[in-house]
Amino acid sequence: MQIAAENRRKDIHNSEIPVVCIACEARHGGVCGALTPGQLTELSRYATRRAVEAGSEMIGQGQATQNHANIIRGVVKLSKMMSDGRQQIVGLQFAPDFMGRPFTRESALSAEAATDIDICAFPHAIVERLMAEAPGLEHRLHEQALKELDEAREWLLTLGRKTAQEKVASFLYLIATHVDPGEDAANEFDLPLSRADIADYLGLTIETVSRQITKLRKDGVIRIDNNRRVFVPVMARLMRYAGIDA
Amino acid sequence: MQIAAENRRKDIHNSEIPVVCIACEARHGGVCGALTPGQLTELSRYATRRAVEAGSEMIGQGQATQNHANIIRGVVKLSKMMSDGRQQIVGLQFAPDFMGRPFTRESALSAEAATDIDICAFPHAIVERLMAEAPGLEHRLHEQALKELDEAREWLLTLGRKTAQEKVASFLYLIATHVDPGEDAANEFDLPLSRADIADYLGLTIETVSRQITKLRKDGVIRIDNNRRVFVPVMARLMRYAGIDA
DNA sequence: CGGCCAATTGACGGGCCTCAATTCGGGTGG
DNA sequence: CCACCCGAATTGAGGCCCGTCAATTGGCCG
Repeated sequence: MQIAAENRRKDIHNSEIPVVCIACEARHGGVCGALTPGQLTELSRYATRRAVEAGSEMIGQGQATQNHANIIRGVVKLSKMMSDGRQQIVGLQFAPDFMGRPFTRESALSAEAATDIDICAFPHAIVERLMAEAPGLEHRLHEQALKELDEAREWLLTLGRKTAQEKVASFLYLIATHVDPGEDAANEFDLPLSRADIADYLGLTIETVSRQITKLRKDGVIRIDNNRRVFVPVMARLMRYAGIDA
Repeated sequence: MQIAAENRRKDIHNSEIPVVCIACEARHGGVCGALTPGQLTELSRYATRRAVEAGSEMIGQGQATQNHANIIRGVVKLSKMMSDGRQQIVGLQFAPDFMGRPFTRESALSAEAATDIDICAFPHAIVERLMAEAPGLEHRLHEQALKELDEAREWLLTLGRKTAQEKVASFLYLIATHVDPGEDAANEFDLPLSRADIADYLGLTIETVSRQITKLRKDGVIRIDNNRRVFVPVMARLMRYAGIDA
């Protein structure tokens, strides 16, 4: 809190802040907000911006990770696969989330760009060094881990106990609340995932997802343009379909 | 790592370590291992040991938490409930796990003793103060959060993509690997959960759980005495039934 | 031995999966 | 500008796994 305020002050005469970081949202909601201008400069020296196009795998399951990264734009899906090919998406990450597991160099998950994305990547070593220097950085990462844990547990309830209809409505509600980091829940948004991805996230098949979306349309809960753009006239109604109480 | 080694040395002439803590396992695998003898003394001043019997609710969903606690003995189940009564267990905690969410005073979960348990409870304030003093403490909590996140994600795969048979086998394997903190996977153990709890953990009904257990028995994968004690002749076979590769 | 709750077993129905055909949408080349 | 193509999405028919409801068995304690 105090650190954020300090950064805001510095913005007024921000000659100290690295150029690439000035307009970066990761400095506010993201982990970089825990760093002093000096540390930010140090980090930016080793950081590389990169664009990744939708569908390309960034890290494979069981593969050694090269670096950590901040998501600047877009959505990343984290998934696990069984040896026979069955797949489950176990997490979605939105800007400005931090990607990559602290203290571990091997990923138990695969990470794939769900949409076109921009990331800001940096080597493990620098992150770990900064973590030792700035306790606020570990705190920030700790908080993100707790947030992801909450989301994972919420999703356990969805996968374990909800019907297909409720699952799909829950998914739409989740996207509505996450696409725009500022707002509560957007009434209009683009789906960042294909039907196949949605199915993998919900533990359903493509066909079931499609049928339930059709039903939501026919019930007037949502409207859809071009298979991607979704309108939600009354958010409370979607929530009721999702099994979420007011 | 170094801290653990330091504590081990101190054990040789451990007059500084609080009496209640000397035999406590939380000092090794648990969070107390991150504290110096002095900090441990400080913590123990406010800590209270308590026994809780199986089935009693410790914290309700949406309720304000009074304190944090270490689990000394037994198993605690964390669950979420929907307004219509559907329930899902979203996590199990074994000794010497830390219970209670850092930085938040309100619980989004309910915690219930699955077995008779012993806990060592301490008020929020003291934990937060020690966290500010000892960065190692937050690091320890961070690591536990990451461990729980891994487990939650593993379980998402189980709930989303596995069959009832695989789910039950996965549950038995999970228990086998967690009851005894030291070993890899115990070949013989008591189930800490009732069939109803197992069903709530797996997103199934009691009847389906029962049928699948029966099938595992008939297939010779497990043997059961008194509905609670489980024997696993060949662990690899259980794993195969669980959809886990070698 | 008898009562009580937990667990098992059985019969049946429904929700979601499987397999297959059709439609839609977006991009390309004529 | 339209015809064509190809993958994505939708729609349909049928079957199976697991949920539901009900009856029975088993274990534990008085």
